[in-house]
Amino acid sequence: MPAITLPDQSVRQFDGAVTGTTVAAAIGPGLAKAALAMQVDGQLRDLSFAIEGDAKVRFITRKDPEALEMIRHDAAHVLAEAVQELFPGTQVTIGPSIENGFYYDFARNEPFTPEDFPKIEAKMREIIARNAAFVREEWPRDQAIAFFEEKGERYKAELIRDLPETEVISIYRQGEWLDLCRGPHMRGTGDVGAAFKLMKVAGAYWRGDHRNAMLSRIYATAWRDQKELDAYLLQLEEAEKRDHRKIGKEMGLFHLQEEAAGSIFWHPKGWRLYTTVQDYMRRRLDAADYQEVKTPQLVDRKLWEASGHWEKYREHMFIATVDDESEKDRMLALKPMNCPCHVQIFNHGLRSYRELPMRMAEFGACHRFEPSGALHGIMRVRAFTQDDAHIFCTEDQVPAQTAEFVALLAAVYRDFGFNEFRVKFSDRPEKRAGSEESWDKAEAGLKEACRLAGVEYELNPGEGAFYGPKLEFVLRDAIGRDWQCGTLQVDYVLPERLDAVYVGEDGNRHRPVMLHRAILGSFERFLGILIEEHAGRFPLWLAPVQVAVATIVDEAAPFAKEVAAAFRKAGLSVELDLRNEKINRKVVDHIEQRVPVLAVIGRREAEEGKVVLRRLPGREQVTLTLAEAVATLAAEAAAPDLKPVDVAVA
RNA sequence: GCUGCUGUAGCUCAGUGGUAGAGCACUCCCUUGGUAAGGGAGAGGUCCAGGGUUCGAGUCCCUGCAGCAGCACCA
Repeated sequence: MPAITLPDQSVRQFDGAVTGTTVAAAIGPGLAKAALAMQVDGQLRDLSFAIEGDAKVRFITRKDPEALEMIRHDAAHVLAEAVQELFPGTQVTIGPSIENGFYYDFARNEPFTPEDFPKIEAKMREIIARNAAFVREEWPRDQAIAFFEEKGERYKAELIRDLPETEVISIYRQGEWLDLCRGPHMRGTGDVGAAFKLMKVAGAYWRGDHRNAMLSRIYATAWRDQKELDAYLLQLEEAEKRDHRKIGKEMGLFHLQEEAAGSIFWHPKGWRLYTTVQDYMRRRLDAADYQEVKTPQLVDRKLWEASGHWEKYREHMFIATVDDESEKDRMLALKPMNCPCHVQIFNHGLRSYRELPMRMAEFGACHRFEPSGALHGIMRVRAFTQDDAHIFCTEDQVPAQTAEFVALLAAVYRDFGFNEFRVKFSDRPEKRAGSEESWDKAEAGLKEACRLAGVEYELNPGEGAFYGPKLEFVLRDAIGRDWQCGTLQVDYVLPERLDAVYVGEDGNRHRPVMLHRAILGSFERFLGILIEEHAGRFPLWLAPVQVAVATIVDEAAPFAKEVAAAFRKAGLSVELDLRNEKINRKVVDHIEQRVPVLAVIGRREAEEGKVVLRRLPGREQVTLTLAEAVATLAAEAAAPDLKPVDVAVA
């Protein structure tokens, strides 16, 4: 006699076991029609699931968040059926729903191409129109394995074999077709609807392991209705316009070319942006009691052997030799990290506990040989500069130093317009240096530090640095990709390997702990994200060209030059536009170039010594004297850390 | 690195095995104008590189390099 409690706390009694379909029908015809699935005591179930005893039941309709995931999962099954119908001999593997859609990995000798999409989509619509019911069956394990093997579905058989013995093997049928699946599913293929679209093909390793075969993956998106789909596609288009590679080209910020794959040619405007950010960071670090240093680019192999990089990291290092007989045995490496060099400075002379925590900062240019497929614009490159620093401190100082660092990072991110970021906690990786005890200590210390700093993080198991666990501060780009920017790593290993010591209060020698930390991560990556975040329309203090001074007539040129010079003297970045073009044209061009302020000088302004300021891409304008214009813009262009603090006026 | 796609003027891109194209940008000329593209002329090419097929290759084939998407990698 199950008593079913509904979300509104009403209770319904039934005789014997009932399915969701029955319960929904008992509640009303509207719900019977709308219900796609249900949640029984918090577990998502098919409507056909038999409820044996008392339970809390909530029905899932198309409006519920769970529905979107089910639409996508069901669409994946439909895709798989369509592909197997069209391309016999293709093996199915897995097809989960993901953010914004789903994918399905197929094993097929010939990979799919986008030209196959219309055909596959048409077949999918056919299957959806058939509206075959999803029917769940439970099979004995051996029978399931034998069935799929007999069908030549090696991958499915392998999946079942690897399921734990206790796991129920469930099969979902949709008409003639069936698939191994945990479920649950909606009522039938018709519930998928029409708002889906195949997006791209890609290779993907079986089980995500590069030693395995490469499968052919089809990515697709699916939504509740056409309106949602259209909105998503529009959003993708908009995101593409923010791509830093595109904007970098349009604004003339930088370029890349194959003779220096993975290294950036910064053009004047891009470099202006870079140095603005660097100057800001330098002031921030100075204020936070860091000391800036500069260490060598090329360092002898001996140091990398001592630090452990030669053993753990060599494949990613650029090695340099000299074509000279007397130097033939010398092997140098371009530094992939700054830490060993910073320890050399720490070790130069005997340190006292009084000097700790010592914060050693460097805008360190590093080179890493990244796999060719990993390179991405300026976000993943082979030559980059970190806003790196190492905090040498005692074990006791770790929590406070961590808290201080997180506060500094958050303040910096805020100044750049990032109010939200994610934090990941990465613990010991397989390939690591140092004892288990030191890892235990480092991980516990970092967790404690997070608790103290009030940092909420997600666990990221096995992804730590080889010398210590790390916090990763993650920002998202325009296309929705996540990038690690800031980081904080606790390291007991390197001080040990490179024999860093300080003299403690007790007069004995002690081992310092090193905190590796970066706020931006690399300038290159951070600038890429910054470009995408602002779509190239930077706040005034960051804009590479802050003001364009444009003339209406040639006669205005002498005064326009004066105006430009006055702006420049006030520290603004100015472009003087004296071209033989109409003002209309100049307005358009500077909007395209994403210049934030246009100063227009016509005959009238030249005579009166005034300036018309227009905020691009807006249309409003104000007329100011030159002195007012300079004062206004100079104040507004001050970096956030240099702006006078607002004082409440009585 | 792996799978697939792409590589033509500074940029965005057409181009059917038979004389290398357009728009924008650039240079010059006309025009001196009042806030979202004024008009005309000109110049500009290692069709990514190397090999092959062919009477003939930007076009077809192979190899390499680079870029793009995804996967793997990411101290």
